[in-house]
Amino acid sequence: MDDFERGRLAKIEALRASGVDPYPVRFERTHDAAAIHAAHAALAPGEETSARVTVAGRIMLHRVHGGVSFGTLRDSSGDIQLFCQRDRLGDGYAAFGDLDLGDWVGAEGEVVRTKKGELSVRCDRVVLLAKALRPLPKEWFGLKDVEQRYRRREVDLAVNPEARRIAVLRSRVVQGVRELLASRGFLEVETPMLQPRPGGALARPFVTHMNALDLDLYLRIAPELYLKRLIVGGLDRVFEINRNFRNEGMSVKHNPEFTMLEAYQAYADYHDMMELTQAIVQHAAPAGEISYQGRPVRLGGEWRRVTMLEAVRDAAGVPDLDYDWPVERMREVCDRTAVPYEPSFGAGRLVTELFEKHVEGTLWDPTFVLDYPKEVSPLARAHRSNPHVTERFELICTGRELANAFSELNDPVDQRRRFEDQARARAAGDEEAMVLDEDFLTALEHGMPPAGGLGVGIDRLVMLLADAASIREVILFPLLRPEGRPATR
RNA sequence: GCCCCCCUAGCUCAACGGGCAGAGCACCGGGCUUUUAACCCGGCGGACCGGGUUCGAGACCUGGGGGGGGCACCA
Repeated sequence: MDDFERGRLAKIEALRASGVDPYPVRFERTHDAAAIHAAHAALAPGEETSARVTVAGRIMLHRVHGGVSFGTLRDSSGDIQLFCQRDRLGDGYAAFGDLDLGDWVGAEGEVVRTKKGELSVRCDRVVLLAKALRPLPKEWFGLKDVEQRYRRREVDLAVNPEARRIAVLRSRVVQGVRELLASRGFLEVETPMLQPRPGGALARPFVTHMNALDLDLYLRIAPELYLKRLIVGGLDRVFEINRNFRNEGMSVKHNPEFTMLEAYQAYADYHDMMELTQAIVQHAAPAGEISYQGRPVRLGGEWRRVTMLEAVRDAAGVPDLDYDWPVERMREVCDRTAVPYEPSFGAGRLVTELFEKHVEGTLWDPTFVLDYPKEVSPLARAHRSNPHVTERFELICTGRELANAFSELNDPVDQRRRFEDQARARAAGDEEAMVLDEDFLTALEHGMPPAGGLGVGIDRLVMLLADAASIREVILFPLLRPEGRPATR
């Protein structure tokens, strides 16, 4: 404990000695700051009212003079000034002067506008609601240290308007997504986070252990397989917005736990999913044209559609490139354009690599990239007219994947074959290859109606809409290494 | 996992080619009856942690910790 906290603790003892509870149990308030501003916007400087209000919030600024003092009180709706006079407050006046930045207080009085034009509550009662033991950075300077902003998000939220803006925006975006899906008859469901087999995506899982069953479990990498079992069960429009966990690298666009929307619609295909994706994003977005990192992004209207093959042909300058090319020829294109690959990659995987290296980062306005190769899409239905690819698209925007969707594979025999291909890849050393899920196959064997499925990275969607450069800005508590770990590992 | 960069007071920032580490705000004491980052006077308070080089290290070397960015992997 430092001198600062010792001083605050002494203050608290003094308060208690004088009969003041520094942490009282409840407080009744009648107005928030925004309501007072809305009701008295027209009040002229120097004008008083008889409107009595009770407000509560945190002291953000404190201006203590000899016989009259001011405080800026903040609640979740905004700021309102407290105006205190010695004559009016009596003993309470000294107590007001003794408040510190960060203290929570309640205040009662009449609404007035001061001579200098600030709408205020002229207090005849000020109650300490919770005493702060640590100093709050003065908002003028803010909290800029990025590490502290993430570790101490409560302080970031208290003093940085931008942190509050993003937190509020995120909530509204998620709410918008829910609204759109609910309006179309989708049922929100929850499926297991602890899974005996990690499925539904190509990724490394976190492993944990359950003592009671002496069982290794995996934190889910995707809810996909469970959601499709609900489609099998006849819940024909379902969605889940929840956390996925992937034991992989962190970056400006990757956090080990992240929030995903997955939605499944019976009788639909990936064209329907494109329409749904566009509707969701356009409904959640605050405007048709937004700015991301200084560049405009056109979110309104119909989004561009291009097949992966076309995109790669253009970017690599190989107009006749096709999936039936011999692998050797495909590798030459990779070599020539400096795209690395593994010997195990087939033509489909090589085209995907070319796409990711040459095209993905260049797509700024939202673009649907269609028809992903079978080799990289083990859960997607084969294309109705092209045997090399699946009916799958990704939505790319600002050079990043925002969504991934397909006409779902509902043929249990084909699905089993795809899992077996994955098993071979895993045996060959691909740790991210999918594990065969017998429960899922059994479900498909009961019959799954044709369906479209969609996944949207909610964090990335919020990044885009909030103009945030890093995923950590849109996750309230992003993963950080713990501080002060011992030197031994 | 690899590469580059960063870490000075509670917060925001200085200074110095190695020579007693500064400011504003916060906090404490005093003054002030309409302030807006209130102001005035006085005070308290610090080099991420460890080792080395040096007469002397916050600065140079080295090990560790944490963070940022990039690459790899992925969404």
